[in-house]
Amino acid sequence: MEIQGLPGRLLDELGPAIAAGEIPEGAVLRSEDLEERFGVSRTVVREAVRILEGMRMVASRRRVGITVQPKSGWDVFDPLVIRWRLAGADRPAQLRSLGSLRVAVEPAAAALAAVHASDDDRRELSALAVELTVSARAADLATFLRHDIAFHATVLKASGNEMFAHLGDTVGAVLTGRTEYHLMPHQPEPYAIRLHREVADAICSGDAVHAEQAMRTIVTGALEELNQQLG
Amino acid sequence: MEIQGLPGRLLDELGPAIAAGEIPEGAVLRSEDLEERFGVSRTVVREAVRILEGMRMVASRRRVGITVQPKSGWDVFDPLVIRWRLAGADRPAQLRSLGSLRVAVEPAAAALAAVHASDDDRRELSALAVELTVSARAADLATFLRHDIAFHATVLKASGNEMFAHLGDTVGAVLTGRTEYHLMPHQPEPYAIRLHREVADAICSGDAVHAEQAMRTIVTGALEELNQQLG
DNA sequence: CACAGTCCAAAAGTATGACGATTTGGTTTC
DNA sequence: GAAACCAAATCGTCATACTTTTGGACTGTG
Repeated sequence: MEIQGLPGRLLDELGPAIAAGEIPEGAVLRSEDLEERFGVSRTVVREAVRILEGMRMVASRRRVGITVQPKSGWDVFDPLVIRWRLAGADRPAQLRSLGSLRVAVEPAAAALAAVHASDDDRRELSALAVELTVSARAADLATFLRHDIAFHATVLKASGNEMFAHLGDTVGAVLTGRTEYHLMPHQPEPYAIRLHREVADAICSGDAVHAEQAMRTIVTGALEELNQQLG
Repeated sequence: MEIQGLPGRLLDELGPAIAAGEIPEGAVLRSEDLEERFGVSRTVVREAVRILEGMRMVASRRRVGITVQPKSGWDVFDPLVIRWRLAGADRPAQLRSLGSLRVAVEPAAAALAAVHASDDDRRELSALAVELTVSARAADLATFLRHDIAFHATVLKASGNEMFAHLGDTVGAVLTGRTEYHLMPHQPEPYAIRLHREVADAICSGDAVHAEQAMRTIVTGALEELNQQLG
């Protein structure tokens, strides 16, 4: 997942700093400064900058330097950008954006999954729904989170749409971020758990309408809760 | 939009070739070969490869080389990846994926736009709906396409959700690709045009339910038509 | 024959010096 | 005051040398 080597280390410094606004839009960096500041060679700086450029977070111009681009141009779907924004000052906005995206995508994915899921997918969903119930009842938030992430990722994958499938990690990041955010709220609501079972059952029995509906209830509920938390 | 310089040129060669499967999954490239083949220096090859690595299309390992990663890992939301796939053998699959994504996202965006759109957004939507009607009636497919793209991009932007907004270009690519694909079908259907006006009107009057519904009709219609075309 | 440990060479990773290209901003000139 | 010009700054590219990792061959042993 990570970019490796020295350029990766540079990215881990620059990316979050830019995402958090510590290095603000319009700021100009110079390669040579970066070389000194991080004690690496031009090669390394250039490659790291190239990657940031690929994410449209910076642009490099002769005689000018490396300028931080406006947020509106960033590749907001890039997993690294999402992670960096979730880690910094943009966290609330990022969670809101992702919440809306979930509301749009996950019900559709559930409906598709009811039609396209493989037998393995269906089995896994059933199993996860059960484990979800167990860990919720045991108030074991850590494993609950793990299963919750797996559940949603599996639905997205089972939809058969590669683009939906790729949102699995992103949704995972949201759930993790959310859990950290309201600092482990107590026990997951029994109603939400029941809805997850409903989704699993509906997908297993090929009931697209019901799967979509139940999933929509889950994600809109999550979004409302989020908006409440964030004020 | 483009990556510039020699690395950009390299990308324009390698990216499409990988996306089209000409360089298949698992294939191994060596930096030195690429240097010779394209007549560029190490620096340039490395930076281009770094960018591809950022898109998760290749992975570079010591003593092994640069290996093409399985498609399932690619950053399928990266605009360049989308463009490359649309240009090559993956075009049908890519259009289908994007079609489903549109069905999920655009109705939600329309609903949000009805609530959050600025006055400017609403004005622009009205204007675009009119121009859409005009160019459709004149059977001017080129300008129709332009306005259609602008219309959908504006709705996405007006939703106030940055992630939705960023799908504007992507949707534009779909519409362009679709138009090229069935080779300019004849005249756009009057019913679809009317739906666009309905979306605009609903957003202008703040009617989220109606906006969502009309938009859903548009995109599901487009998806069905697409599936019909692709068999 | 099977297995484990050792060693080597191949390839990417990093560093560095030199030069080229381009943009900017000031300076000169008319 | 405006236009043309020049010079400095900075990225872009190249060539080269050195470092690090690691896959696989080789070797020896049980």
